[in-house]
Amino acid sequence: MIVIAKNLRIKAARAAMDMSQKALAEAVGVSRQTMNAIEQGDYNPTIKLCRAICRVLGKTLDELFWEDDEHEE
Amino acid sequence: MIVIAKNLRIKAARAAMDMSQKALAEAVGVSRQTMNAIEQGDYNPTIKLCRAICRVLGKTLDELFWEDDEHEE
DNA sequence: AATATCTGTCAAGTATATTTTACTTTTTGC
DNA sequence: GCAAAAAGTAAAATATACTTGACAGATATT
Repeated sequence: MIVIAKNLRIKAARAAMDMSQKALAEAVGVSRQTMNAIEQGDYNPTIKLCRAICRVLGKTLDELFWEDDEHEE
Repeated sequence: MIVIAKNLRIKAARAAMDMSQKALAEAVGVSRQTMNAIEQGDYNPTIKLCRAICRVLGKTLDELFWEDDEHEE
């Protein structure tokens, strides 16, 4: 099951721009399921994908991906 | 060949702590070759690995991994 | 110059991120 | 309440991150 921690910061930033998971996924060049899995904390994206998400949402890596899921494994 | 861009910031932070690639790799729980490849820009690490590197080197994601290699592909 | 450590690189294998298809459940607007 | 869009989830296939082992060139240090 590999729980990491939900990324509510992405969800919030997405809501602030009125974007659906699908819209964000397309803007970022990834499947909708992948975006969903990332928000759900189901697996770790690559830094390249994280950067793309940050760019679209107008946030930095620290704002979206720094230490909220440190109880990994 | 997939060139992304060397990550000289990791190299510098590592030098500042007088750590070899091997030492950093071990501290971070990854192979020496993987650390080398990341510094060489040979592939994109996962965000989990990036966080581990940041923790060991006392830097944030933005400091080490934000936009230096945006000419990807 | 000799030895040791550090770095760059390659090939073959393993682990896991990501895709695609598809189905169910929630949310939202009318 | 109904319909449509949005969100959560799963299995099988593919792409790629990461490992292991091994070797060569570079950089000390003596």
